[in-house]
Parts: sequence; structure tokens; C-alpha cells
Amino acid sequence: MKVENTQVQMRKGIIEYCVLHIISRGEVYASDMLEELTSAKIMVVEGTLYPLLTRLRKAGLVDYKWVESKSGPPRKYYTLTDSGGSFLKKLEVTWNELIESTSNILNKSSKTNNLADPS
Amino acid sequence: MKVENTQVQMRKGIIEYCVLHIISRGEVYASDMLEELTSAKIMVVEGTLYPLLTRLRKAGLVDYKWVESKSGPPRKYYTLTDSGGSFLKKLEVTWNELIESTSNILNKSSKTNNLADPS
DNA sequence: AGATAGTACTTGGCTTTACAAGGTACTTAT
DNA sequence: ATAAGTACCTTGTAAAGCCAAGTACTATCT
Repeated sequence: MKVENTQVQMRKGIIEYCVLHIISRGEVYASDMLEELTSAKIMVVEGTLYPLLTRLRKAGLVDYKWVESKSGPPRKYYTLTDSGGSFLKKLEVTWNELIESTSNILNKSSKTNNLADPS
Repeated sequence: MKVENTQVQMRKGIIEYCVLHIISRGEVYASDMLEELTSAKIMVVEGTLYPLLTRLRKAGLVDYKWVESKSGPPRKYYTLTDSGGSFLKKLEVTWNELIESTSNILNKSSKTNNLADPS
């Protein structure tokens, strides 16, 4: 079992949450999102983002419109739908609960170990 | 697309992290973990936990010993191995980074909403 | 003794999804 | 025309949670 594998698992779902949140802030297209996610150190690649955006659109959570570009092919600019907005709210609740639940577990550290030994 | 589905995705990986942490605090068996995870509001079912424990053992991250019980069949009491300990340390780093990265995204909220009120 | 209930652990099949790799389509520069 | 750059899409693979059914052991009831 590799650490990388678990790290991938940890990111799952969170990526969807972050993408919805980015779209909720205003119209963006895929490369915008990629840049923002990457600069926030949440690594995402095209092969992950595009299928995700397609899923979100099919589910009616986001919508898009084509916009001509002066430097290349047209772009899909995404916006959040109403149902996407309520979906995002639910995810926010879930995320906050998950953070709290996890810290409940983590803060119960006991006598037996000293895993945070910095040496 | 259902909210439950995304919520499941969010939990992935985090469950593994929590289970390793619980084991790191001392010997426990599966029902102990189930109870603790459930009371921390991280819902886990047997069909998730047992395969996870098997994976962790095969990966050498945890070990177990059979212990007789007075009220039923014997139990597998789990302990963390050395390599499980260093694995857990790496996951702690990953988890903290992920929290921070996510909050970087979320705190960029724009004029339109105030969903992540920081007060 | 046999049947039933409770506890603990296991397994097979299903579904979802991140990721890699390769592909299509449009625009601009040479 | 050809090349380069940008943007979006698709197919195949592997991983993992979940559901449901199953196995095995113990204690209790009839």
C-alpha cells in the first residue's frame, strides 16, 4: 500500500467541493480552475477535471455557455445553477462536520505512542 | 448526482487515516473502532472496515493477535507496526496540507455569498 | 442434546471515480 | 500549407466503499 494512493483517496470528493466553490464565485472556464486548484496545491489534471465538469453538468448542478476567445478556440464558461447552489451548501455542512469529526478522533491521542516525535 | 455520493467520496481516505490513528492509541478490535467512528459521526459499516483492516495488514501497516472473549467468538486485536507509524505520520502531513489548501479555496469567497463565515 | 440468538469476522459483486494517454477542433504565426 | 498553442473530450485501468450474504464461535433456552 502506497502513501500516494491514500492521498488520492483523501482528495476525492474534496475536488468536487472545491470546483463547485470556484464556479460559485463567478464565471470561469476549465483552465482557470486548473490554475487555481494547482496554485492551492490541490493537484488536478485535465483527465480529472473535464469528466468531473461533465458529470456536474449532467446532474444539473452547473451550466455553461460558449464564449469566443481571441487567442484560441472558444471556451466553456461555467456557472452554478440553483440546485448546484443548494448542493454546495450541503457539501459545506458535510465538509465542516467531517473536519470536526476527524479532529475528534485525532485529538484523543493517548499515552502509548509518540508519533509526533520530531527527531 | 446525489449528495450522498459526494459525501462518500469525501470520507474516502479519511477513514483510513482515522482507523490508523485509533489503532495507534492502543489495541482495539473491529467493533471498538466501529463504535468510535460512529460516535464521532463518521459513519462506517462492516463491509468497509473489515476489508480496510485486511488491506492494512497485508501492507504491513498493522498487525493483530487473536484474543479469546468470554462473550462470543475470539477477536482480532490490532496494533500499529513501525512502518504503520511512519505511514501515519505522512498521512498527518497530507491531511493538514489538504485542510489548508481547501480553506485557501473556500476563503476566496466573493461578493455573492458568505457561506464560509469565519467568525 | 438440539435449536436459537448474538457476536465477530469474511467474501463476491457492484458502482463510482481519479488518472493516464491519446484524440479532436479551433486560432495564430511562419 | 505547416507548425505551434490552446481548449475540450474520450477510452481504459485500477482502487475502494458499500451491500448482502455467508462462516464460525459462544451462550442460552427448550
